[in-house]
This record gives sequence, structure tokens and C-alpha cells, in this order.
Amino acid sequence: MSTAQDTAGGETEPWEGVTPDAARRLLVAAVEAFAERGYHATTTRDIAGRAGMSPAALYIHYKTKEELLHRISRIGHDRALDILRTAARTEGSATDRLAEAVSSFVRWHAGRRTTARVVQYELDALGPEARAEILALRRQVDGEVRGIIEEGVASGEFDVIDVHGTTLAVLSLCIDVARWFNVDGPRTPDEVGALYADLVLRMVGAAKQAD
Amino acid sequence: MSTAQDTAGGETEPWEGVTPDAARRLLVAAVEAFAERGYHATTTRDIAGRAGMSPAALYIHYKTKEELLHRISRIGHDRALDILRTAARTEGSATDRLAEAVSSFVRWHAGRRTTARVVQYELDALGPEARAEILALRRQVDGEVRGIIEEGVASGEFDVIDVHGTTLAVLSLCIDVARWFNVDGPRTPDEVGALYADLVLRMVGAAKQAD
DNA sequence: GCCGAAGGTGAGCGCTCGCTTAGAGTGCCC
DNA sequence: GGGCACTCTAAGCGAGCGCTCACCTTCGGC
Repeated sequence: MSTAQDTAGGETEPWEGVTPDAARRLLVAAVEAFAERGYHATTTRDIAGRAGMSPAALYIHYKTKEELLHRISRIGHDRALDILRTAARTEGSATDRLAEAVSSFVRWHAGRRTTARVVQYELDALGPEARAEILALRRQVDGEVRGIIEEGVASGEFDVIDVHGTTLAVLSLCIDVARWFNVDGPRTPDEVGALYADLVLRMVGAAKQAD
Repeated sequence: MSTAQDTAGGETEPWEGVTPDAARRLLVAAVEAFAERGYHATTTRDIAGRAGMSPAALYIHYKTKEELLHRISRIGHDRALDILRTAARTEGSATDRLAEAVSSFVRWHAGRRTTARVVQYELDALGPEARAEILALRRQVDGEVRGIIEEGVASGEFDVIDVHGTTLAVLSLCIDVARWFNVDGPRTPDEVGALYADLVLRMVGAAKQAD
């Protein structure tokens, strides 16, 4: 069973299990291209080229360019949800679990920035059905974080007036890491995760953790 | 002279002064289209159509589609910087000024969401020169917020270890409002601004303001 | 050693893109 | 009232897009 610690920089990509090999290579190529240029600015020729294949080969494994994005988004959201669920179910106080949830979620957004960027920012390029499916996953993501905050409020650990609004702000803060994080910058994913966990505990009015 | 209060929902758009009339209509049309679909998914025919003109008319007022984005980004960043500067120069403690900066900045990102969305999320579509110009403005935005936080630390009002990281997080939180804010949602820009100001004061360890 | 399935390619179709051009309409200056 | 600058349009160019099609290669099963 995986621990949230897996989400640090060295994590294996979530599409390790995608088969056949060519389909996975195309998926990885698409993630890189979408992250660099955005979905609409990426051509199917570019994706196929990065995977070392001809433009036509893409259509053996995926019906459309949009299906590629849909698959990436689905797998990525599943992974993000898994990270939060793992953190939410660990032993400890609500304070401990919120810190673990934020730090592991942020580590993933920083360490797997290319993936996270596509997952979090290209949602609008999906068609109505695919978008509805992904939005359902997002509501579950929201629910996990809100659950921890509600428990902290109930136990008296947290001092939060607007639980929904605060949940939104916490998730927004974490997600936006995928926009600005720079792999060549001064901070490691672990450092940002630790900083953000501290900031979020302050936001919910939790007592300072033992150092 | 304008006060930060101008940034609430009823604010006039920053391109009021753009002339001639047709150039302004095209700019407004481009903002709406870029915000809805993204820069790359928007066609010049769509922009011209929204402005009630033929596709060719666009090129009388703008050399390229990218120039339109550049102009929007420039005007929008100038406005964002103006909001923060106004807040930073108001009378009062660092706590007061940080609260004012965050609430007015957030009000703008929520109330002028279409504009803010283009300004904050379509930067990568600009060419190298235009992007460099805009990035310089972003550094000034960063500097305004960092300045307030540094002053609060110096005066003992704030308890912040990592000033740069916290500045980044505060700005990130505010900017991401443009991604998720929904005009038809349950919160008004003023409400989100107030909530976020409170959350940010907690993040920097400021004493609770008098209610 | 032949066969069918699976996975690949080169060529290219139909379309839409950003942008250009030739020319028409309009109003202002002298 | 003639010339000119400005604004706009209809038509369309060349390029590149997502995607398809006819055909080729590889390989396990018998």
C-alpha cells in the first residue's frame, strides 16, 4: 500500500499501467505537449512526433485528440483524489491530517507539475460529458478536504467561520502551485509542501504543531 | 483620485480610454472570447463578429491577434498594479494595508473575472518580448505585496519566517480567484475579498483586527 | 509455411486558420 | 467640389489543422 510520502519528487507517473507500450508513450508525449503549450496549441503531429511515431499512429490508440486529454485528466484526478484520501485516513488529529493532506497534495502539484498543469488547467477543453465526469471527481476532492476541516472544527482544533469558503481557498492555494512552480527555481517540492502546510494550519486557526 | 473601493463589482473597465471606438469594441470582444475559450481556441473571425465587424476590420486596428492579447495583458496588469499600489499607500498599519490590498485585489479578480482570467492565464501565449515586458510588471506586483509583509514583520505585527514564499502564496491565492470564481455562485466579490483578507492576515500571523 | 490479427506508415482530404488585398463608402480640409 | 485620409468589406491565399484510408510489416498459432 502506498503512503503519501510517495508523492514527493521521485514518484512514478500514474500511467505506468497503461498498455500497450505505444499507447502509454503517446499519453506521456501528450502530457508534455499539453503542459508546455496548452491543449489547443498542441497538434496531433507534435504528440505523435514526441512519441516517435507517425501522425496516423495516434488514431490507432485514441479516437480523437480530446480522448487523450480526457484519459490524462481522468487518471490525474484519480491520482490526486487518492493522495487526499490517503492523507485523510491516516492516524492522528485533524491538524495532523490536514497538514499531511496539504503537504502531499502540494508536493504532487510541484513535483509532477507537467501532469498537474494539464489536469488542473485544461478542463475547459473537454466536451460536456467528459467535463461532467471530471467535475464529479473534483467534488470528491473538495469533500475530502472539507471533511478534515469540519472534523477539526468539531473537535475544537480549528477556528473557522466559513468552512466552504476556507476549503475552496485551501484547494485553490494548492492547485495554483502547478501554475507558478518552477523546477529550476529555488524551492523543492518538499519545501513548498512544508511551507504550505504551515500556512494552511494558520488559515484554519490550528495551534502550532510541535516542531 | 481613485480609492481601492472602486474595484468592487461596479468598476468601469480599464479600457474606457481606448480609442477609436472600433478599436475598443474589438478589445472588449477579444477579452470576452479569450476568457471564454482561451487565446488559442479563439478565432479572429469570432472576435470581429462579436464586435459587429468583418474579419478584416480587426487588422486595421491591430497588427496581429497576439497584439490584441498583448494590449489586454498590458492594460490589465497596469490596473492590477494600480490597485495594489493604492492599497499599499493608504494610511494605517501594515495589517490594515495588507487587508486592504488583498480584499481589493481579490474583488477585482472576482468582479472583473473575464479580464483577470485573460490577464493571469494567457501569459504563455505571448511572444518572448511581450512576455518579458509583462513579467517585469508582475515583479512589481510581487514587490508591492512583499513590501507590506516586510513592513509588518519589521514592526512586529506579522510573524512570518519565509517572506518570499509567503508573498508568493498570498498572490497565488488571490490570482486563482479568477479561475474558480463564478458570477452566478453564492458569493459576491465583496464577500470573497473579505474572507480572503481574513485568511491572509491569519497566514502572516497578524493579530485579529477590530470588528 | 500459411493466415489473420494487431500495429504501423505515407499520402492526402476537407476544412478552418491568421492574415492580405483591391476597392468602396464617408467625412473633413482647402 | 475635388482630393485625401481613414475606415471598412468581400473575396480569397497559403498554410496547417484533425483525421482517414489504402496498404505494408510483424508475429504467434497450427
